[in-house]
Formats: sequence, C-alpha cells, structure tokens
Amino acid sequence: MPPRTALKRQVNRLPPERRISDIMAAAKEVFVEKGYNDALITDIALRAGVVEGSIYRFFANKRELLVKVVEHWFEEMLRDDAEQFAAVRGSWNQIRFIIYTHLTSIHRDPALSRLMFQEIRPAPDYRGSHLFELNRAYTNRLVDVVKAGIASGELRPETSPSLVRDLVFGCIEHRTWAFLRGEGDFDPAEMADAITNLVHHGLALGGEPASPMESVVARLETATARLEAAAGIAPEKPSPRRS
Amino acid sequence: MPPRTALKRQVNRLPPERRISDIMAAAKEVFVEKGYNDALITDIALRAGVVEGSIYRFFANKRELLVKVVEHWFEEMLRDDAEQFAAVRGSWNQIRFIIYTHLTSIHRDPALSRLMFQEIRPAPDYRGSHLFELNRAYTNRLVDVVKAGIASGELRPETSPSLVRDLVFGCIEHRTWAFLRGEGDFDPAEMADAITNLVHHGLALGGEPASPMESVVARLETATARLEAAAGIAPEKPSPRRS
DNA sequence: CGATAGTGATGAATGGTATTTATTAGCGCT
DNA sequence: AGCGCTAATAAATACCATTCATCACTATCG
Repeated sequence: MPPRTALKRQVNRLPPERRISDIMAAAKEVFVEKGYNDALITDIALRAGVVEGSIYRFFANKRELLVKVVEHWFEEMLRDDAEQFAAVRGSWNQIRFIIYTHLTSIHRDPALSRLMFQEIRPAPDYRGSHLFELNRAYTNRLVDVVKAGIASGELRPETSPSLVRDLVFGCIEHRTWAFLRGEGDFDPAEMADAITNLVHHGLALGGEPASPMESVVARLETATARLEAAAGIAPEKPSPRRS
Repeated sequence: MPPRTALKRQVNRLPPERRISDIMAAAKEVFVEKGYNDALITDIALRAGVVEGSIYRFFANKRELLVKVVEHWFEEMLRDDAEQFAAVRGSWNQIRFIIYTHLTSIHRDPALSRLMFQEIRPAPDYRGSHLFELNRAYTNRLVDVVKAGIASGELRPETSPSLVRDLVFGCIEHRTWAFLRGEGDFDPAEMADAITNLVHHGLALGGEPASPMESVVARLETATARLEAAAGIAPEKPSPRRS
C-alpha cells in the first residue's frame, strides 16, 4: 500500500483570469530577461507557480504566449500616449512629440521593443494580426499630422506622408539598435530634436536656387493643379520644376 | 561472416575548400528557403552530399554557418558596388546611387537581407564581428558623401552625417519590410528617387529667406486646401515631381 | 448528506533537432 | 606492405516544446 500523504500531489486551483495574468506576468519577465529563443516554458511555468502542461491550457504555444505579452504591453502604451498627444499643436511640435514618445518607449522597454522588431514584425502572419493593427494606429498618427501639415500649408505639398512615416520610424529604429543590443545609452529628448529638425529641413542648403520666386510659383502651380484635378479639368501634365 | 560489400560505408573524400564551399552553398539554399530557425542541419548535410556530423568539422555550430554564408554574400556585394560608385559625381547623385543600389540588393536577395536584419544584427556579439565591419564600410560611404557635401557647401553644415546615415538606411528598411515578408513588390528606381528627394529637402516648405511672397503663397495654399476640403475631395496624388 | 460529473491541474511521455562521440575508411609516406 | 593521419561516418546524447493519460478538487443533483 502506497504512503498516501507522500504521493498526494499538490493542486492549486485558481480562477482562469488570475492564472492567465500570472502566466503572462511570468512570461513577460522571462522573455525580457532571456529573449524569445532562450526563454524556457519550464522557467515561465516555475515563476508562474504552475506546471508546464498548464500553460498549454491557456495558450496554444510559445509564440502565442509571446504575442499576447507584447500585445498587452503595446495596448497599455497606446492608451497612455493617446491623451497627451491630443493636446499638442503645430506640425513641428506634433512630429517632435511622436518621435519623442517613441524614443521614450524604446528607452524604457528595450527588451520588449526588440521582441516587437525582431520576432513579431518579421513573421509571415504579422499583417493580419492584432499587433499589426495596433502598430498601424500608432504610426498613422504621424501620417495624419503630415497630411494636416500639408493641408494647412506648413509642409511641402509634394511629400508622401507614408514615406515620412517610414523615414521617421526607420531612422529611430536604426539609430537605437546599438542601445537595443545593450551597447551604451542615448538621450530621448536630444535625439528627438535632432531627428525632427533633420526631417523637417532635409540636407539641402538654403534650398531654392536662382530666384526665390521659383519655388513660390511652383507651389502656386501645385495648388492650382490640385484645384484643376478636383474640378475634373485637364488634370495631367503638371509643369516640371527644378528644386 | 558479414557481407563486406554491403556493410562497407561509402566515403567520399574531398579537399577541405571544396567541402566547405559545398556546405556553404547548400546552407545558403536552405537558409534562403526556410529561414534560420526552420533550416535543418540534416537538410543542409543532405544537399551538400555529406552527413550531419561532417558539418561540425568545419563550422562550430549552426549560427557560425549562417554568419559565414551571409558574410560571403555581403563581401561579394561590396566588391560589385564599390567600383561603380567611384564614378558617380555630385552629392545628390551619390546619395541617390547608394540608396538605389541598397534597394536593388534587397530586391534581388530578400531572404538574405532578412537574415542580416533579423538574425545577425540583433545578436549581442554583432559589434565586434566581421559583418559589423563590412556593414560599417558599406554605410560609411554615405557618411563620407555627406561630409564632402558639407565641405563643398552643397549641404547644410549643421547636419549630422551619422544621423543622415540612420535616416536613409532606416527608411529603406522600414519601407521594405512588407516586401521582405513576401507581401507585394516595389520599384527600386522609383523608391530611390522618392527617398533621395525627401531626405534632401525635408518636409518643411521653402524655409530660409522668408521672402515677402512666402506668407502670401502660404495663405493661397491654405485657401485652396479649404476649397478642396469643402468640395469633399481627398488631396491625394498631388502633382508628382522629379528634381 | 453522499455520490458523481465536469474541469483545472499535474507530471510523465513523445518527438524533433542541434551537437558530441566513438569508430571507420582512404590517402600519403616510408 | 604497413603505419599513421585525418576526413567522414553513423549512432548516441541532450535539450526542449508539446502532448497525453490521469488525478484531485468543486459544485450539482439525487
């Protein structure tokens, strides 16, 4: 006869929401510390006070767990930013704000940012995922700002808003890779100013060649071309211009 | 007595260089087809006409094999580009050339580009690796162009060359991620023009001299924008221009 | 109040894959 | 002809994600 008390296995029964949030909290810890590949389900289970098999009751697999963890972080971040953003006026300030808050997020949560860039975004099913939608909403704020800036005459009418989006977010990512690998540090405010200014003015000196009238006329032409197009009049054949 | 001929194991002896290049060729194929994680050593060995264990005679592990494969590709690419680049004159053209050739590489070898971006660059030992040095040489051409442009008075003196580097390469990467995931296509020449122009001029209108006409035109543009808005027309697709 | 169905939780398999190791085969050298 | 050196092999090992058969708690019903 087996010694009952010694064999009896311990079971800790909890409401599902609690279990799920425990597991997600543990998973976040481990993913942040070890990265996706080196994170062990065993380790996550241990820290969540649960056995490996239990994790699979709530999450289909390791990757789904990762996605849920990053989603949770991203949603929280979006909520925090959104209200502050609403108060900022002027296209330079708005662009600067978006860049600054993004840099701040990377600076605060480098490991989670990395997971987003390295593990989530390259996945073939990324487009179509919830995180894709969240990220889209996040970056579209910049697209909207650029569109508004063009409409109000603050920004060059011929700029592509989506290209500006890629320019800004791409630049931020590229410039923070060293930090994300754990090399050195950066100052979000300082970097935000530098990027905003560069994007705003570009590289070219002074800009307008020969006559200052040149660009002024070109802009008028652009404006009238839009009106023509809008009115359905001879839309094509905009006069080519030299910058 | 065992049937000698049946038991005798086949051994195919070859000079090491040949074996190494066979293995690397097979590895390149498999990594390109499957990505790093889903590439199997077994599969690579099979295609190289070799048994798994043999791979470990020449490469310490799977990751080193990956690094060697990507290094080989990158070195070849650098050689091809370098001579052409030497012939290009003028900062706009040089910047455009660098952007164009980089886009072309991504367009030609999306899978290898992905491996570089996703697997190699984020690794903690990337800085200090040979690929880091290669990539540094590659991107520094742009830094040098910007420095030269500043020295010659073509570009704004206060721009940070390294920031321009991050702006350009970051933008390219961000804009090509969808393509790298296998979604759609892009035209390197067209994209190169768009990026080069945007980087050159930035977003801001005219800027510098604040001619008296400036504010007048801005007001006219605002007026037309209002007209457009009133007419319920989306001002997408403004007149395309080339500089 | 006691039996029992339903379900959360368990821990021991299973399966796949990188890496190691012990053994064998071919080649050059004397 | 034998001997040693190294390429090459095939089997063994180790590590993990994932699955599965079983158990234990709780609430419901007779």
